[in-house]
Amino acid sequence: MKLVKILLIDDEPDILEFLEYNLLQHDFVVEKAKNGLEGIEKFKSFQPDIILIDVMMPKLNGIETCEKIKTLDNGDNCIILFLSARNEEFTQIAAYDAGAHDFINKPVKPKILIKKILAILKQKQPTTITTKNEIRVDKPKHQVYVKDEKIKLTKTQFEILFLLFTQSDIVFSREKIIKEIWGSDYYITRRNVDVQIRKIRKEIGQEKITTIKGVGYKFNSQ
Amino acid sequence: MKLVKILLIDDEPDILEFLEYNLLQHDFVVEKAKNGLEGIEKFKSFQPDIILIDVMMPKLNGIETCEKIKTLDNGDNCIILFLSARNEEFTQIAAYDAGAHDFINKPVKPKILIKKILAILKQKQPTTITTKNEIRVDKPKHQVYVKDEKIKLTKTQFEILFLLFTQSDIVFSREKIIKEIWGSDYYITRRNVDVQIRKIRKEIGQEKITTIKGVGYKFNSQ
DNA sequence: TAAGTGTGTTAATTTTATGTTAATTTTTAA
DNA sequence: TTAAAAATTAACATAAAATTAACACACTTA
Repeated sequence: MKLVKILLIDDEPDILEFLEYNLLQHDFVVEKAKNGLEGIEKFKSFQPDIILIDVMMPKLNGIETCEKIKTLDNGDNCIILFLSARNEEFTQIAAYDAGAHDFINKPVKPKILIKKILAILKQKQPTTITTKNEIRVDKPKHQVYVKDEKIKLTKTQFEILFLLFTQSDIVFSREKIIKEIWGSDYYITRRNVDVQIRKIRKEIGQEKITTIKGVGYKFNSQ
Repeated sequence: MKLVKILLIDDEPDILEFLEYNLLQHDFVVEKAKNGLEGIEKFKSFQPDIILIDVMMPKLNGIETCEKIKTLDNGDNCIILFLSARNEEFTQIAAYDAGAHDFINKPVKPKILIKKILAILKQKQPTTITTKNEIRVDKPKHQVYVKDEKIKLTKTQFEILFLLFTQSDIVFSREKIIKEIWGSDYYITRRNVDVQIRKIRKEIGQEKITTIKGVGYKFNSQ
């Protein structure tokens, strides 16, 4: 399972420590930054999946930082959660405009925070059963059906199919697939993906996955 | 643009009306249900993208309803937002466990509600789609539509069309196109561009791209 | 009218990406 | 520890796309 990376941006060291402590309990990979500028730098190198950022900070505030990050490479794939002490409507609207995903009220309750993060991750990758184009995928059981017929896929094959399946019709480059399945720091040949796709196709049927030459693969929703 | 369907479940008719009114202002398709059981039935027939559900309801409460819906076909593709008057930690954790996406505090502030929904939809579908002159280009799907009809383009053709399309009515010289698509250090014949344009035209229609003799090509926004 | 230029179009050629199979390495399970 | 399964790489074949070449045509200009 790919690890989830979380970047914390807050000017109060105590809060950073507190958040880090709670997140580490749940196997998240955590990086900290003590202001917006540092946060942006850390974002570039760390490439987090989620950012927890304080609204109120000296110099670059949370919303400005959020806006900046959204313009960066992969900035749009990253989920940004704001930590705010106040519930001002004004602030919230500005934050949503800047691309915020959600708000977390201070003082942060660890249980709620974790639940919220898990809910978001779950949302990103739907868990239970879905059917598209005669293919049914059951994530918890790790099982794939073609027209109610059980088929066998290995772990990697299942994960690749699941990735393409949950975002059907969207073209995934080999690099993207490798990054999502194996993680960004793992090095394998692009061609490995081809072989896995070939095996998936053999099981679910040739035409379910289309090749866009020079671009990548996509699962056809119909 | 596909319409977004929202199902409202609340036992107070006033709140249903109020929510519906605000959602209709933003082109959402709305259905209402006045209790959990009715909500589950409506879910099956209506297949909403989003559900707004009150936590406190007689008979089947919000969390129970949520749990039930999550087990149904496509239940997991549906985003469930809870409306709650209180901020009890207990309730929130149970709700997240049941598959809730987020909470909205009562009394509901319309602006925040809309922003929240839009933020969620943006998150769900990061697809950037644009339509001009009967042509629709969907970059993540690497797909071009002519009057809702899918057409096939190769990588290079797609990239050239995308370049002209995103800056329509602006004339691109062959040199400029080569520089943008192949890069400045790659050498190919100018005439290659002509052949690619010819193939694009064949697919999307002759008149969508105009030749300015001696200058270059442009995509017509109308 | 004839030469010159720029583009449309088709066909021929070259290049490239992918399909596919087999061989090798790694992981898993017994 | 060993056997089986899976993952990964390597190698070769092939279809598709990119590229070039060639010719046709329209339009200018002298």
